[in-house]
Amino acid sequence: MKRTKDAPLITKALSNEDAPDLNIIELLFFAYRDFTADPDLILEKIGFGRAHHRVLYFINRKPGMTVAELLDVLKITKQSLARVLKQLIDTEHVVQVTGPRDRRQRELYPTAKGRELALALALPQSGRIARALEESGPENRAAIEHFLKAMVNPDQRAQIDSLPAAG
Amino acid sequence: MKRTKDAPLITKALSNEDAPDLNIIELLFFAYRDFTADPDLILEKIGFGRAHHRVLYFINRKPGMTVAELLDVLKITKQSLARVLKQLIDTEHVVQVTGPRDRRQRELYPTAKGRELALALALPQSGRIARALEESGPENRAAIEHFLKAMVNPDQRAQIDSLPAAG
DNA sequence: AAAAATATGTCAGCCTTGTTGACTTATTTT
DNA sequence: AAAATAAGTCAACAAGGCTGACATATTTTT
Repeated sequence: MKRTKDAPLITKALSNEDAPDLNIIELLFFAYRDFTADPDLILEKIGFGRAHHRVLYFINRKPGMTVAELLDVLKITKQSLARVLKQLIDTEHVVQVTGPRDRRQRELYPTAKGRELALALALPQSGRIARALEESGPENRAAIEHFLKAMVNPDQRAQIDSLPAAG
Repeated sequence: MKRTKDAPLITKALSNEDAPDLNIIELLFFAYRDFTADPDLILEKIGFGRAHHRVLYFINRKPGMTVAELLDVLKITKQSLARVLKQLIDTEHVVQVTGPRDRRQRELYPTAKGRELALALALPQSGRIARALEESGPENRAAIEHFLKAMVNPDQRAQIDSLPAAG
């Protein structure tokens, strides 16, 4: 079988129509990997992990959230949440308040200490986003937000809208 | 201290200049959560996890990658990789070839079976991306790719460029 | 008023996937 | 010949998911 010397034996692995969008797939992987690496450095120093970050983030984002609401946002089990939530309460980053209407519920609030930590964790991420927007053209912010939101399951976009001051 | 009746006691939690970009922070969280949920369903059926997915993804993306290169992309330890790579080799999704120039190296290649699985895992993610691009305006693709790439640590963007047929 | 449903908490144990540290083997470089 | 490098392996540990079972307080339904 005759082949030109430079023709590769195996073709360039899916470069046409039915090929998956590998470009954005891997960009999401790399972007998310580095995006989470910043706060991880801070968390490590105080013996917390990513799970603590997510819990604190949303309690800070929507103070007064109940346990059930938080579980719904995070999509983890009650037992998984309990482990990290207990630590956040013990370290006084978060407090619980018995629900005013339904006394079975526990409303979750960040303390001043909790808000400070949430801010410290958000800052490097926010800085990375700001630099990336700068590089890619700030006029594209709306399109980027729109794209990211469209990546979320339709039935869960309401969750995003329910957060205060969010688009 | 005099306050207008309607002014909230606690302000709308950082809505000005020095406030972190909570909008995009949480959009990334939700988008990535749902983006990874699709392949997880497929992986579960065959007893694989996300770690297998990532390894197979990159071996398929750049056939002939050495173990060291893969470790560098994934940013995990040799021991973590070994566990899942061994399974991928045992199940004949991946084969190893002794490096032609340096016989200490092991080049990694997907088998037909491996390529099929990689494709099956990429399709739902690709479909989600296509729908999201459609919704947010396909003309914004370049800007979105640019943004995501700008979110990656500068010293690691070369890694992305080294993948075949990628921007 | 009693029964059922709901919100939360907790105990126990399992799995995946990351980690460190120590050490081996084959091969290449010095 | 010695040192460095690429890869593999054993052992132990930790974080953070999971399931199942069950307890308690409170609210809703009957």
